[in-house]
Amino acid sequence: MTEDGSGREALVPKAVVSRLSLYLRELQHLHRKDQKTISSSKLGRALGFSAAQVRKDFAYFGQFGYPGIGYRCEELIDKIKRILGTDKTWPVVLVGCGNMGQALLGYRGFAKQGFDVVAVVDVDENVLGKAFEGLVVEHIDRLPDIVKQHSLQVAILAVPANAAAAAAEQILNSGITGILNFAPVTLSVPKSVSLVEVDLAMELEQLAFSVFQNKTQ
Amino acid sequence: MTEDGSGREALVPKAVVSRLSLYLRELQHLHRKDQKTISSSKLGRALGFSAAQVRKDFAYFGQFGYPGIGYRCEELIDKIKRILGTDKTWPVVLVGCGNMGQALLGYRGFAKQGFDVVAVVDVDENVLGKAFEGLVVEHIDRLPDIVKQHSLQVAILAVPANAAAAAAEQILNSGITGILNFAPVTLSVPKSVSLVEVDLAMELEQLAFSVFQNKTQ
DNA sequence: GCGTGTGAACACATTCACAGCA
DNA sequence: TGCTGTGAATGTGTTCACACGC
Repeated sequence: MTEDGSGREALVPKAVVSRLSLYLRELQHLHRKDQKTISSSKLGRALGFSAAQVRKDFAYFGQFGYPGIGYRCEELIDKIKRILGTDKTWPVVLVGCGNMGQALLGYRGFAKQGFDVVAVVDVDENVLGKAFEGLVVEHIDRLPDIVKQHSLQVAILAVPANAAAAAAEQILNSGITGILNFAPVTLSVPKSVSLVEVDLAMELEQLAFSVFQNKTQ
Repeated sequence: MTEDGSGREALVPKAVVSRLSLYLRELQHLHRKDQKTISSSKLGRALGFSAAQVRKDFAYFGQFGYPGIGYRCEELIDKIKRILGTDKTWPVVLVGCGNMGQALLGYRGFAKQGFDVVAVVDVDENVLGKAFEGLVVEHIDRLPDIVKQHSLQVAILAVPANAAAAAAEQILNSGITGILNFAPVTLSVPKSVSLVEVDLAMELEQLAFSVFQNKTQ
């Protein structure tokens, strides 16, 4: 990681960070197939980026490659994980245990990338006290305790739209500093709290537009 | 919609299209609260964009606003829907009826934004023939028939990573022209096919990075 | 006055092209 | 020769600032 001498990280374009996740996914795929090294041009081709883009992206963080050889997969995986902060496991709390929440609980992909759901909260009598994937659903009022107990920083919000604002309020009050929001509403959070939004209907809209546009050239 | 006289749509930046979905969501929210008009500055503030950004975004598609007044919510909703192509309902097929697939089936938000899941396919004996949310799971080999029958253009791919490539292949062969991919693998599709990727683990990585960075200023 | 639409200025991101190293 | 790292050039997206209409 590069420091600029002022004691703070050089700021990294958001676009670079999202590509970092894609590189990581692809590199892990290559590593499983026992590939030792990869060039920027091949990695770029696999993901649909230019070779220059790949090299520039990594250059934000230092010198990762070997001229004439390329990048060593395993080494690069470690470096990207360290940059993203996922070289250590992140404990997370799931807020909302309906349809979407239960599906997320069953999704094994989180664990593989270094995230561990350690608690589930809700307000619905129908799920409170029940166990899903080995976790007993607790009341959302217990959130501050849970956050302290596990030193949590991140919550996944998966409640219906009409419950989202209230749930978000409780999350913010519990000391959480990052929210992954699946509810289709715009949350307003202080600048000190990070927010990533995933709206499934919006993604479909984007796709519809793209299909639509493709059809009319 | 603007035509540039050459018979093809002026091309719209991807960033604009994704904000269009956000505007739509916010405008529908305002409309439900019976608000008739909104200014670019207020709409921008609600979503975290500048007023100029909002106006420029709409300007790509024509003149939507009224000087001194702002934009009429209901009218703007209709126009955005027409641009996105969601003024008519899109029938879609769900490929994969495991954890994630079942959650998506139960998610009511799709219908609200103009998407209707009309068929579900899988390969797993354990779900084939069973009904979820009123839909009987059919074998993926029936995809070409199903696509023809419903004139489908869009598929939602929600299978495990190791099954994704094969399923994608079958989707492409069925005549589908748009895929919403939830599997954490990079799919390669011809240019004529639109692709939107949603990788939940990647979203958490983005959040982790942001939290991480926020903490160290 | 308020608020849109838009050219011009600016900031940011991507690609080019090449020096330098294995 | 093959491939990285990087300044320079290009391209794209965002903000500014103001003319015009209500």
